[in-house]
Amino acid sequence: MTDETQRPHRTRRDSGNVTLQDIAAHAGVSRSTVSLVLRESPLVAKRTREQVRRSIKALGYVYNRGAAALRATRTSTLGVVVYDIANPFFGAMVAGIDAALNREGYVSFLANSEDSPERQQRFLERMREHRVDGILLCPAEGTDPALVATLEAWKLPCVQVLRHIGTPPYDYAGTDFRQGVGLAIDHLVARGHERIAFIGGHTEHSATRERWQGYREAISRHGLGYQRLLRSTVTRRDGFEAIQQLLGESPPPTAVVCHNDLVAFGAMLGLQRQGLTPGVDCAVIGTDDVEEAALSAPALTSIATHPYAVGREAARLALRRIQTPDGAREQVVLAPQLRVRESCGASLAHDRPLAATP
Amino acid sequence: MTDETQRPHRTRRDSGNVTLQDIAAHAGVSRSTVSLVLRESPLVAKRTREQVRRSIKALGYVYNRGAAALRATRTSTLGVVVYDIANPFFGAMVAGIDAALNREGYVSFLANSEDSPERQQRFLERMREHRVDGILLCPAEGTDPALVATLEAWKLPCVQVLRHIGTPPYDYAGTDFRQGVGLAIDHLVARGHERIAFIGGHTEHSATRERWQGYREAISRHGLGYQRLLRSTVTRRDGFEAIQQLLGESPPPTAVVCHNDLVAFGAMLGLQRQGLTPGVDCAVIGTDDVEEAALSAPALTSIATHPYAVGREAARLALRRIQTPDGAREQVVLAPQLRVRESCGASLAHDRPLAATP
DNA sequence: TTCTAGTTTTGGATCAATCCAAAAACAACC
DNA sequence: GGTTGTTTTTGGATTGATCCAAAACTAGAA
Repeated sequence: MTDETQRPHRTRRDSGNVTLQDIAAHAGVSRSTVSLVLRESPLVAKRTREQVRRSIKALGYVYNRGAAALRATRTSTLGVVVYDIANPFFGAMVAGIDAALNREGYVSFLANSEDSPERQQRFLERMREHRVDGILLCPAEGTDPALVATLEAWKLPCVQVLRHIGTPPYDYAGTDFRQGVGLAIDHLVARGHERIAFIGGHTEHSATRERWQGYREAISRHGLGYQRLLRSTVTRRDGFEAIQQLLGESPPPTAVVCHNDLVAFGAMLGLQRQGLTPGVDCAVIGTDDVEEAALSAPALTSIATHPYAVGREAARLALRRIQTPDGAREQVVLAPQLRVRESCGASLAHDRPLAATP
Repeated sequence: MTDETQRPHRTRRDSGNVTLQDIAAHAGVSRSTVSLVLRESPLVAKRTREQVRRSIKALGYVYNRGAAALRATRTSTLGVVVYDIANPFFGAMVAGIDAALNREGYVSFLANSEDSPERQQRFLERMREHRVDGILLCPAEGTDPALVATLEAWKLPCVQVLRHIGTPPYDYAGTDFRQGVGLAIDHLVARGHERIAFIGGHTEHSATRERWQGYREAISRHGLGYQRLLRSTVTRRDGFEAIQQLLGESPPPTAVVCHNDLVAFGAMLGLQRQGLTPGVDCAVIGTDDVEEAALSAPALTSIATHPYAVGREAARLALRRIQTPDGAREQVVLAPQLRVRESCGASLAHDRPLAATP
C-alpha cells in the first residue's frame, strides 16, 4: 500500500483556514509558486500567475502576515510612542505618520507613554516581542539617554521625534524650535519691543532647551538689556498665572513668547483678567499654531511647527532606515514659520502703539 | 554512525536569535517545559521553573509573539479605527483605549480613516492579514452597514464606538447623545428660555441622529412652540456662520445647543463679532466638554461625553468578546453630564436677564 | 515489593508562510 | 538529435513557538 492512504485526506485543511497549500492544489501548482505570485515575483509565467490569482479569489484566501514574518523576519509593522496622544499636536503628528505608512503597506502600533519612562520601557519591550521593524519615539520626560544605545543593541531601528536624547548620530525628525523663537523675537524687535519675556518649559529635555537657547541667542543678538525666562509646566493655567506674575514686576515685559499655544492662550486670558488687551497692552506669541490659534479672540500669533509634516518625515526616515539599517543616520529638522496675527499687535498697533517705533 | 554527527551542531542557533531550544539546552530541560514556564503554567515544579527563569535571563531571551501566535491563534493585538485622530476628542478616547489594553498585555494598531470608507476597508483587510484578535471601530461616514456582517463573517470581533451602523445586536460603546441634548434643554428651559435652536450635524450617522432626536423630543416634551435645527458640518467656522444666520431670523433664538464644542466656540465668536455677549445676549451650550471649554472666555457650558471613559469601556468590551466570542452582544452607553458655566448665563444672568424667569 | 494515583516532563506533529538549491520545461543553435 | 542556455517550477528544510498524548517520575498504600 502507498502512504497516500495512511495520511489523512488534505485537500480542505483541518482548520477552517485556506492556506497556500489549498490554493496550490486548486491551481495545480506548488506551494512555492503560489508564494511567488503573492509576492509579485517576475519569475512566474503570466499564464500561471493568472491561474493562481483566480484560485486565490475563488477560495477566499487571506494572507497570513504572521506566518510570513516568522520566516522572512519582516513584519511590516512599526511601533509609535508618544507621551500625550490627547494633545491635538500629537494627533496631527500621528495622522501624518499614518498617512505616510499607509502608502507603503505598513501599519503601526500606537502607545501613549503618559510621559512615564516605565510605561515606555514596557511598551518597547513588547514591541520587540512583536518583532516590529522599527520604532518612532517621542521620548518620555526623564528617559535614560542610554535607551537609544539599548535599542541599537536590540537592532531595532529607531527614529526620535520632536525630542531627542542620547548623543548623535541618531535618526531624528523635528522642528527647529530655536529658529522659531528667534523668528518671533526678530518680529517683535522689528515692531519696537525691547522687553521680551519667555514663558514655559520646566524640565531639561531637548525641545525645551532649544527654545530657551533660541530665546537667549535672539536677546543677545539684538543687544537687548532685558531678559526674563519664566519656567513652568506648559498648560493653559501656567500661562494664565505666569503673565500675571510678570505684569507685577517692574519693569514688566511688553511682549511674551510662549512655550506652546496652550500657554499663550492662558497668557491672553491672564491679560484680559487684568483688564488688558493682548496685542495692544502686551504682545503674545505662541508655539505650534494649533487650529484654535487662528480662531481665538484676539487671533494668536504663533510659531507654526507643522506636526503633520514632522510625522510624515519621521515615518519616511524610519522606512528608509529599515531598508538600509547601516546607512548614515539622518536628521530632518523642519523650518518653523511665524504666523502673524492680532495677538502681537499686527492689526491693532496703529490704534495704540505698544512701544516706541524705531 | 549516529545521526547526531550528521545534523549540524545546534547549541547556539544558526540565526542570531535565542530560542526556546537554546534555553532548554541551557537549563537541561525540554522545549515544552520552557514553553510552560513562559506561560506561567502551574504544571511546572518550582525548582524547574526557577532554573528555567535563570536560563532565560542568562541568555537574554526575547519571546517571539509572532511564532506563538501562529500556533496558538491569539495575537494579543487589536485594530483601532478612528476617523479623525487630530481631533482632541479622539486623542482622549485613544488614551482610554490604550490604558485599558495595556493592563491586559494587549497592544493596538491605530488607523486614521479620515472618514473615507475605502481607507477604512483597506485597513480592516490588513488587520485581518495580521490576525488581530478584534477591532474597535468608529465607522467612517458613508460606511456600508453591511460591514458589520462582513466582519462577523470574517469571525473578527468588532466593537463599534461612538457611531454605530448595521442592525443590533452588536457590541457598542458610546455616550447617550440624546439624553445629553435633553439635559441641556431642560437646563435652558428651567432658566426661562423658550426659543432654543440646535446647530450642526450634516449627515445621517447615528451620533447625529441621536442628537437631533434628543433635541426634538425635548422641545416637544416642554411644549415649546419654537423649533429650529440648522444642519452644518461641525467646524468652528460652521458655528460662526450659523449663529449669525440665526440672529438674522425673526424671532431669533435666545439659546443654542451645538453639535460639539468646536461649533460652540464658533458660535460664541459669531456672537462677539455682532457685539453680543455669549451667556448674556444668547446662551450657548456645546457638546464634548473638551479641555478648552472650561478656559474659554466666557467659559463654555458643555455636555460632557467622557471620551476617555468611552475608550476604556470599548476596550473592555472588546477583550470580553475575544474571550467569549459567542456571548451576548453588549451596549455600554455612558450617561453624559451637563457642565454648567458662564456661556449659558450661569453666573451672569443676574446682571441682565436673558428671558422671563418662571 | 508491587500497584496505583498523582505530579512533572517530554518528543513529535503542527501552525503557514519563505528560502534555496536543484529539477524540469522550454527555446535556440550546431 | 544532442547540447547549451534561459526561463519556470518545485520539494524539502526552516522559522519559533504551542498542542497533545504518552512517558517518566513521585509518593503512598496494599
